[in-house]
Amino acid sequence: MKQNINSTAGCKVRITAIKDAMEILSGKWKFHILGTLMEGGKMRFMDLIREVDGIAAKMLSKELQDMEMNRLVSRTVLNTKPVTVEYEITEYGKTLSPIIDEIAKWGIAYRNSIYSQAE
Amino acid sequence: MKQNINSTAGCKVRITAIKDAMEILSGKWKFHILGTLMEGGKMRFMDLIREVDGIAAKMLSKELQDMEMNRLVSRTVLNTKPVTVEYEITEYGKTLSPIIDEIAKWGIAYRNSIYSQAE
DNA sequence: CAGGATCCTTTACGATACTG
DNA sequence: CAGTATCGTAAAGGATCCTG
Repeated sequence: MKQNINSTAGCKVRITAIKDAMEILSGKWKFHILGTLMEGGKMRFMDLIREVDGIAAKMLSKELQDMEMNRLVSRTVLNTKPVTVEYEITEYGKTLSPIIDEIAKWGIAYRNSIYSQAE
Repeated sequence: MKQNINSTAGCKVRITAIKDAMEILSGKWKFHILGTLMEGGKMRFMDLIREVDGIAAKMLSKELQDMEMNRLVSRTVLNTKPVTVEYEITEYGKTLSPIIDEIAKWGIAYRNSIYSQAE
């Protein structure tokens, strides 16, 4: 295996880390769902459908599975009448909040910069 | 226009901000290119092709145009022999570094968490 | 060198219908 | 309720060739 890690050492680690993170966080809905779960606490599937606005069941299901695999959210099945499933963000998932905060901050500033320079 | 901003006031702003930001930063290469430009300073098209690893010319071209439109990178054409084009991250583009830093940090921690819990 | 044009594959996403 | 299955569209991404 050729691993020319000579030229840009620490840089490669960074780039790889960014790739890793973005792979986990990519997609149209991840941040949206995470943000909702961070505020809503335990939520059921239908709650999320309602809160996340335009998402379809298929997408929500898939994204939740992704994030469950990555231990960002937890899934709990209660054996009630027609079964109840609760989703909740994990402690680990909460470590994403600095990222989300920064993105939100930047997004807000972006809006402002657009309006302030609208000629 | 119906603007039911009553229930979840500041939340909606946040979600919208995140949407805005992610729309601009989505795609497989944006962060990668930005990260490279932040370290490399002025770079030519070919430099980027080499540094950004697996990217194809078409993708690089498209992503750079996107980011130029959003004023994240600048494009300068020097009238040399076969033309030279220099790309550089703008001051505005540099405001993304907190995001990128957080993502990189998280990505690194993610790797560590995987190895430390590999049973 | 810096890219546009073209063609093609793959993935993401979405609407609808159906099941335990 | 909490999904899965199926189908179809659109966008993303990639390989190759071509041009000023």
